[in-house]
Amino acid sequence: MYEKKIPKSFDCGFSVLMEIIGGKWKSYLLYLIDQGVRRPTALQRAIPSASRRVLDLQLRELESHGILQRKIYPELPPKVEYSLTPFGESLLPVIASMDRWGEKHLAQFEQLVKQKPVEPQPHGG
Amino acid sequence: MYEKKIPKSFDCGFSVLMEIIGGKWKSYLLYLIDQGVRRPTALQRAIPSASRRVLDLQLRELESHGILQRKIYPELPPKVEYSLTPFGESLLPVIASMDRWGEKHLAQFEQLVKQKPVEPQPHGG
DNA sequence: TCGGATATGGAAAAAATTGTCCGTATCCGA
DNA sequence: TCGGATACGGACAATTTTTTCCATATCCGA
Repeated sequence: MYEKKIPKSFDCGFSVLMEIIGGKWKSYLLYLIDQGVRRPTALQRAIPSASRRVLDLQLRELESHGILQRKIYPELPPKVEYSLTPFGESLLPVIASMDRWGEKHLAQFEQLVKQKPVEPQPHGG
Repeated sequence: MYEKKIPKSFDCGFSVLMEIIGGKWKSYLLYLIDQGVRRPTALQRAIPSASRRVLDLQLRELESHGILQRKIYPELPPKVEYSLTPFGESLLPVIASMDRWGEKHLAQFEQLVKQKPVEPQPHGG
């Protein structure tokens, strides 16, 4: 893994949450796992635009953060299933509320982004 | 500014929210502005560990996303004040709920992170 | 033996974000 | 004129995140 040069400090709750779900695909992974898509390959097929590597890395991070549990079945070919821990499940309402806000304001946001970004104000008349 | 090579798509509400508050200091800036710290220099003094440059950039992004309003006073030396738009204010409850979750689970998270990350499972009989 | 399924890792490139350093401009006071 | 306050921008470096590419291992079936 990549080793950070600047240590992280979690001085507020927000930074803790962002450390946990900040990765590009993490919230989507949690959503899919909650929907029953549990195996790495299935998750990769469900998110084809993400690289296999990052999905693995982010799943492992979620595991190391106590959000997911990883269960290995001693079969061949190997079988692995991820599931949400109770800690992970406590996260779902927060993610849902984030998602709801975004859904609700999506149209407004897209409109704003489409516009010319800045209309200059008169400056020091 | 840096020009993105891969265009972003906002396929879910979550990604919209993350586009808006994903920057390293954005939520903190919103918090401080809501608390009445409105001027760029004051915000920089309030977040000494962030560089002046990034704070400016993120304030401008928040403005271009319709979250903040920037008001220029035609004085010298120049005076600028940021304030939350109604759109920005609608964001506060979401950020607060994110922060609450983090506060609530901070201790548990720190414990998990302190531990050795992985205890290997037996693998294939 | 070869290619498919499974799961995963290392190394390095690419992309994105954040930080550093220097420069602009204006007025005030020493 | 010089340094301070204000606010801001460009160019580039440093850091972090994500992607790409190549590799391992095992069993099954052709």
